[in-house]
Amino acid sequence: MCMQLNPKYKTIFKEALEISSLKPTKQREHIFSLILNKKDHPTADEIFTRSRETMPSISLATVYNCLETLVESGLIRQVNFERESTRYCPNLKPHAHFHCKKTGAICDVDLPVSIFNSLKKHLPKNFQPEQIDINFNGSIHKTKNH
Amino acid sequence: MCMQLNPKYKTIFKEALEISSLKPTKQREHIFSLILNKKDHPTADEIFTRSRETMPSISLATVYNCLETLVESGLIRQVNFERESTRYCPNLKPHAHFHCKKTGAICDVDLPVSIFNSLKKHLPKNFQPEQIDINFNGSIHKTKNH
DNA sequence: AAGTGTAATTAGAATAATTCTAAATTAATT
DNA sequence: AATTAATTTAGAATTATTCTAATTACACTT
Repeated sequence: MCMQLNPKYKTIFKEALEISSLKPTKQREHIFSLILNKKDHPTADEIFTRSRETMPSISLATVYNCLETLVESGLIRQVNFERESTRYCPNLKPHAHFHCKKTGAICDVDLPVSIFNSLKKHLPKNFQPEQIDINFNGSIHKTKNH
Repeated sequence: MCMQLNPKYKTIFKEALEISSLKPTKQREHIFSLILNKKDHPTADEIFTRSRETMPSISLATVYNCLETLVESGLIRQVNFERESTRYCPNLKPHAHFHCKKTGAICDVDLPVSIFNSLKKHLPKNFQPEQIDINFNGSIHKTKNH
C-alpha cells in the first residue's frame, strides 16, 4: 500500500520530474510522500526503513536512486553535517540548519532572502552560486518554564 | 627533515595545544606547517602524501589523529562539501567557502563579521552556535581579458 | 642513568555510507 | 504485441574514516 500525495503535490511532483524527462514511478512518489509527511531530516537508511513498512519490496539502492532524482528535480534538498550521513529536507523555503552537537537534533532556521542576497554580494563577479548552504553547529539549551 | 614553523606560529601552535594539555609533537608540527605553507584546502590523504615527502615514517592514522587535534585546538578548520573527503583550512578569519562544481576548485570568500552576527540574530534565544559554516556551490566563470 | 606512567604513533583490520554492476522488471512508444 | 529505454533490484565493490592493539616517545621519579 503506497503512500499517496495530495493532488497539489502530485502535480508538483510530476511536473518537476517531467522537466528532466524522469518518470514519476511508484517508488519515487512513495519516497517523496514519506519525506513530505514527516517533516524531519531523515537519512537514506531511515527512509529505507520507513519505506519498507508500506512498500516491503523496495531496495536500498532504489532509495538512493530516488533520493538522487528528487534532489536533481529540486523537490527536496540535501543536508550534510560534517561527515555524517546525508539527510534530506522537504523545506524548499530559504533557510539554514542548526545542528545540536549534544542531542543530534537538526532544526530548520528560516532566514529572509535578504541575507542570501547580501551573501552573494561578497562573491567576485565571476562566481555564480547555485546553492548556498548555511549550517550552524552548537547546542540547544533547555528553556526554563517556571 | 621536518618542516619548520616560523617563531610566531611556533608560539601559537604550542600555546593552542597546551590549553588542551596536548603535546606539541614533531608530527603535529609537521602537519600544521604543511597546511600553513600551502594555503589550499587539502584532504587528509593529500596531506599524508605531502607529509611523507619530508617525513617518510608518518602513518595515515597519525595524519588523521593530528588533524583532529589541530582542529580541536582551533589551529585549523574543517571544510566539508557534500560527501567529499573532509578538507582542512588554515584561514581562521571569518569566511565562507565557494566550491566550483565544474573544476572542484575551492576558494575562501572573506565576509564581514556583521554577516555572521546578523545570521545569529535569526536563531531562537536558546540556540547557542559554536560554529557557522557557509558554503556556496556553483561555478566560476572565466573572466574575459581583452 | 634506570624505571614508571601517560600520551602519541603506527600498521593493519574494521566499519559504514555510498556507489557500482549486471540482470530483471517496468513503462512508454511504435 | 513488439521494441526501446529507463528504472529497479540484490549484492558486490569502493572509499574515507575510525578502531585496535602493540610499540614508541616523553616527562618525571628514584
